Amino acid sequence: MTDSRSAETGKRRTTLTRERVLDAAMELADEGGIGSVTMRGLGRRLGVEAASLYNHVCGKDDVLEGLTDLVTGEIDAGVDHADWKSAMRRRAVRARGVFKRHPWASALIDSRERMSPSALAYAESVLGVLLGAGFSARDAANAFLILDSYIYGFERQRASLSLGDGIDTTQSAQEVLGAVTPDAFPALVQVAGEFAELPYDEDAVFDLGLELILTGLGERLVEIEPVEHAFRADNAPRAR
Amino acid sequence: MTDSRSAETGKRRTTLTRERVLDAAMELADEGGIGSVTMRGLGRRLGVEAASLYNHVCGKDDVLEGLTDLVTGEIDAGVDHADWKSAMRRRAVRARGVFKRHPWASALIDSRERMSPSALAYAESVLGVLLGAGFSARDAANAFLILDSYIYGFERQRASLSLGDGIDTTQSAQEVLGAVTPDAFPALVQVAGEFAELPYDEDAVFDLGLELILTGLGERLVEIEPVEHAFRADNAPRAR
DNA sequence: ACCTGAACACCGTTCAAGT
DNA sequence: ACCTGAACACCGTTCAAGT
Repeated sequence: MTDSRSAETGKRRTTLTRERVLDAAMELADEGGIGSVTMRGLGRRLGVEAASLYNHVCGKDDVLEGLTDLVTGEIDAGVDHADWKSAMRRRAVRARGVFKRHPWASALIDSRERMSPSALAYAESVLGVLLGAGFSARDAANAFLILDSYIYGFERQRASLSLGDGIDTTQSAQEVLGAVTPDAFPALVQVAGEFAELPYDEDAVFDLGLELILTGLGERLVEIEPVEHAFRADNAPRAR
Repeated sequence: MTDSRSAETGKRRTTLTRERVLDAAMELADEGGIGSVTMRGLGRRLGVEAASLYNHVCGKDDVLEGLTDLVTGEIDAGVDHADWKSAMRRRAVRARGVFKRHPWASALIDSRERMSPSALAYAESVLGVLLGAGFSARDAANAFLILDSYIYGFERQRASLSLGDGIDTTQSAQEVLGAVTPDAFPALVQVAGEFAELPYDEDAVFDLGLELILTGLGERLVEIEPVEHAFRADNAPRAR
């Protein structure tokens, strides 16, 4: 009652905060893509002039950094001490969940040059699992890089091909069939013909590729480690 | 001599052309990143008003599309009919060469939503090789998607971690060591400590991951195909 | 047919001025 | 301490006017 008339706008009930700015940025990104988070748009949504944001945030780059941080935090959440393969699987699933909720996230993460604070925490928990499973420092780093290349790369590929998420793949296949001169693109026509009938299961393909990599990394591990390590590797943390 | 004084500016010797606009865009991107290709900057480089570009190009999006086309054309060049694994390896090498010449390329390709003309040609040649090697339409599409997720994803990961290309990885590792509180990040410290001494060979890691995937895809192929197909599919031995 | 000049609707960021 | 108003240097794009 004593407060300024906040019922009118529905915003500005309290003073601005870095957190409130980032929340608004998240909403804008979820609604209209990363391109629609602008300082001016952010101000508009918060009922404030764009210039005012600079009291709580260092600039647009800081907003994007904060957004990256929030989103990689969502992926990192909840690391358990299961065997490394299922820990990596769980991580992949969580990442894909985040990309479903925030379709702009993978492009933003990929575009950042320096590691954000929560990216460090993320690396720590992944490397911790791998080292605990018996990977050498070098093999752990390799496995991390190879897995993430695939996990994040798959999402970008999916976005480029406008696959999945309620998109009718049989229809996209038919579009390709229509757009292309058949004798110049025989292989493309054959593949598109296949998918015009039976839809494409992107989740199954993702899992297939993930298992290929996990299996390959696992074989490399038993090649190198002595037997009792290889046995322990799947189940238990070793004392560090 | 009868021409307008072109010696003065060094530009504008001939009338503008879509091709000349795209060449200029390529130069701008190579020099200052994709962010520095703007319509106004393009006009400045070509000695022309930004508005004039609209006589040869449909807008900025068309410029970016043209750039994507040029660059995926470079990757696609020269498909041979070797066995599928070495064809895929060669493709990966060519892609990485392009990313070295044009560091902005992978992000641009990933950001495009619809397939450009040369992306269709690219898909045709890849799928052609895989089908020719005995892959079913479905398995060919899967292999294509999985491989490209890894190939392009690796490049984005490399860029995010500012790995390779003359960057001293032992130094970056030491930076990490300095920036982090050791007992909060034990795994990170252990791994960074390793790489502070022996540098990180990004090419070797890329090849490792690529071989994991190729091997996995190949095993899947022999599982399904009859023996004589499996033999044709790859001239490498199947015994493991 | 091609190019220019000027305009429009947007950006991010700075800074003196208000409260 | 926080916010505003106005300004600056940029964007992409349109369009009448020039040649």
